Amino acid sequence: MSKEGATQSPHPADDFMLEKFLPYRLSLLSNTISGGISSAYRKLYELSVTEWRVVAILGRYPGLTATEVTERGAMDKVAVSRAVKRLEERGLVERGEHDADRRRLPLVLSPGDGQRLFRDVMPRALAYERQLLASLSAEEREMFGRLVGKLQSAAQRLNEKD
Amino acid sequence: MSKEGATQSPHPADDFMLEKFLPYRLSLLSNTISGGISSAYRKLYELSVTEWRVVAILGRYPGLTATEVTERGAMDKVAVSRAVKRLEERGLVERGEHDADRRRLPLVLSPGDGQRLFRDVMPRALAYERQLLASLSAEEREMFGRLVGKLQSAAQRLNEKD
DNA sequence: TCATAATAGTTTCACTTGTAACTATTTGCA
DNA sequence: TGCAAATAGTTACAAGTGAAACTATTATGA
Repeated sequence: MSKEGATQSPHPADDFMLEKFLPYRLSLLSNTISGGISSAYRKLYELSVTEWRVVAILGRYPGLTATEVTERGAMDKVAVSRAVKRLEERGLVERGEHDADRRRLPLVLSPGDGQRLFRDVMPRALAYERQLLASLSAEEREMFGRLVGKLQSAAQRLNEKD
Repeated sequence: MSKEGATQSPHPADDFMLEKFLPYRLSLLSNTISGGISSAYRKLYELSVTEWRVVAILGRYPGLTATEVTERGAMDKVAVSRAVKRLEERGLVERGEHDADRRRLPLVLSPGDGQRLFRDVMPRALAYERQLLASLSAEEREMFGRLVGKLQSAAQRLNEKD
């Protein structure tokens, strides 16, 4: 593992170490977690991550249009459109009609399968989150949530002026 | 934005809110950050995320084989293979020969363009990270890194026994 | 020593994804 | 009113991705 000795300095080429690079670590963490959760509902229901998110959002906010789902989930417009299409084909989501604007299609989970799916999968996801957070103390959890929020704002600010 | 009033309870249907769901928040944060960084090097060098990671790893650990790069970056074997191929075609990475095992191809950044790319892009990525972390205090930074580590271990443990 | 298993890396194929272009409808304003 | 611009959502195309099959090479052990 130590191919070159301490050729240069006490902390060898320490200016960049991928393992300590925060963006990399966050990506790794996020992928690990998403993988863990999706393996649960993917096996059971054959849902993609986007589909699952749409279900989660519609379960919480019935009647949103596709665009509103997009906004709420910070997802891609096309991705949502496709997810909704597949969910509708499988009878999990239904499209209604908007009174004033015929372009907008309010979406709801279907009373039968859609809502059942929501009520079944959601607890699993929450259980995973709970188990995950069990590795932290209450103060750590609180702190972590706060810091994630701070970083999210900071990242958005950084990306804007670019 | 407030479509339905407080129809149900003081904390309306509070059992699941995507906005507070940690896996979702982390995914959002990671995507925002990755997007910010990649927009920097993508414009300049036309590098994909995987290619950039390979460059970062090889810059830090010259002479790794593709498999070792895969392990170090928690990346897909195929993705690395393709990234290396494109990087080699563009003269950014070179493949050497392994003394004992002709299956293994040690990889290095090319002395000219490859290392120049590394020296040019890396500071930008680090600068982004620095700006991002500037939104936290020193203690918060330390704490955040620690918590990310804890969660990463916890998530791996959770995913294993499954 | 020879056959089988294991490993490094590549290629193929089917599927997913994002960008851009498109249709349908509504809004803004001259 | 009526026409250009904006918006909701879909479609098309190109590029990216992973799983599995494949080649080449090395390790194992009867």
